[in-house]
Amino acid sequence: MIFIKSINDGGNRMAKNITPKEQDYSQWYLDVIRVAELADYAPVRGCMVVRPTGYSVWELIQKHFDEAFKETGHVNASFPLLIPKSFLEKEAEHVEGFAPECAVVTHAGGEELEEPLIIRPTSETVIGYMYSKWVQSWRDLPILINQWCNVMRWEKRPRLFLRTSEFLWQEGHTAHATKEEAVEETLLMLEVYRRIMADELALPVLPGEKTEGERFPGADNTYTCETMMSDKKALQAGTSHYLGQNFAKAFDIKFQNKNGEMDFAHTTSWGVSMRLIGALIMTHSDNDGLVLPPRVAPTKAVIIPISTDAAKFDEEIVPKAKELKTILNKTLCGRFVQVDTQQHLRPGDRFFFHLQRGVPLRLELGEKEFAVGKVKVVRRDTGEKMEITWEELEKRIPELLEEIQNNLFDRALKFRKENTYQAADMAQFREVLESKGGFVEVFFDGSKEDEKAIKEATGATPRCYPLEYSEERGRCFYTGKEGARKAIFAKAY
RNA sequence: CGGGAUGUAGCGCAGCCUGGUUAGCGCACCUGCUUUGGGAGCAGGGGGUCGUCGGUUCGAAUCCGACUAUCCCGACCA
Repeated sequence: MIFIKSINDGGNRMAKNITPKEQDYSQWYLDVIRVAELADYAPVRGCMVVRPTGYSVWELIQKHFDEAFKETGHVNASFPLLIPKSFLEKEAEHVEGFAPECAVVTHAGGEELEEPLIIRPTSETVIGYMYSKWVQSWRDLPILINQWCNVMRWEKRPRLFLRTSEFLWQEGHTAHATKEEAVEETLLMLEVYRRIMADELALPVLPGEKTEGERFPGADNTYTCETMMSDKKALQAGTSHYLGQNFAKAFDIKFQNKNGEMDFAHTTSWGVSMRLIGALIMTHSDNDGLVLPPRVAPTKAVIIPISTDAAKFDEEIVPKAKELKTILNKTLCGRFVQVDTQQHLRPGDRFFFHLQRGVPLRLELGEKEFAVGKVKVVRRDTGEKMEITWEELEKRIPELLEEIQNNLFDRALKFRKENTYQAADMAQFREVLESKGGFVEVFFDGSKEDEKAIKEATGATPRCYPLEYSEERGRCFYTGKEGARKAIFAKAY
């Protein structure tokens, strides 16, 4: 008789508290969030509670972006949660875009308010109002401000991390003297996003320009970082907008230029949100639970002391584990290594516990290893096991974390490439989408109405005109017009 | 907001059709013992106003209505 090991788990049993991806992707996503204790539902529809583990991931994400914002000359500030309703109405497209999803405060202090207040869905308007007070001369520009805050958009169909009514994000708002400078800022921040997502979150994103139909309400141009989830659907991971003079005109942000003439400022805004946590989950995780890239993992390695002998456990193995933890934490510059001393749980229970929570490395320190001065190290991403001496740990652990980080990125990039196809006309386009899914590269020169028609016919939307193809031109797959730019279409979250 | 489904212990479910003692099961949890290298075994135990409100009835988890929440498919979005 031949025993065949399960194909996808190296012979190990699969988690029984998680629905396999292949069976029900949405349920799998929710199961991962539940078992990894990232978030929970709040009593108010569409709102979520971010649990400590999820929030720790968010803090690391924040840290990476915040540093990059500061490196590029931005400073943080805080603007109010409540915005006068009239502010939102000053920019025609903006109000049209956001009005349907705004929550409005009508009563306060036991009385009806004279003017209803909007709970910010985004802060272009209040910030524009403030900028108009702060800007008189070209010398006052540029203004480069970011804020980390919560916003509220009353969503019809909420989904944890991806689309909740309240979410945490970051919104950068800048004002510049010239269009060139503002466009440069828009693209600079897009590149910052791409870099952080790639280097820190191991998300291979496709930076590009949004089509007219996908543009931010009130923007002249919107840029995006699009990324592919492991179900081949696209997720917009971050956006950067060139707002032209639209908000400057609506809020009277004007200044005297070098020639003594009055001019309106050019503004930008850019944001990434907690949705990135959803992106991390759907890009890297597997049927056993969460998989986190080391650079955004609150716990990068866990040391598991093992012994059947309680005295030995307490007196020899745990102290050694704590010693290794201290050394490694020093090496990793943070509190990234933990010791799991739950002796009442058997080793297997503890392995599984950390496996499900996405800890990148597991270090087993049992009597066997203790005797020879080694630990057994197991990678979360590949399941690979190795033995490392205590002396080598300080060097090898950071290396391994780096390898895992790179492997996750490479794996995701490979997946995206393998699931990206080309189509020359509508027939091919449909055929590819229906038989394969994923991203479809096409030349596209259609209108907003064409985008809508394509969506109705196929469910796919234009994700962006990737910057890397900005020079390429061809025949539009939909209208047949020549000179169309290369775009990516996909079904999206 | 349209279409569909579901709310019974932390999680997953049975019971409902055909109302009737103290509402069950698996996992998780607590105590004890035995265990311990990819989800342990035995024994004992705790935990539920059966989503909410109202109706029908002598009696409702069960029948009826409204509301609410969650999930799936659409339209909308970071």
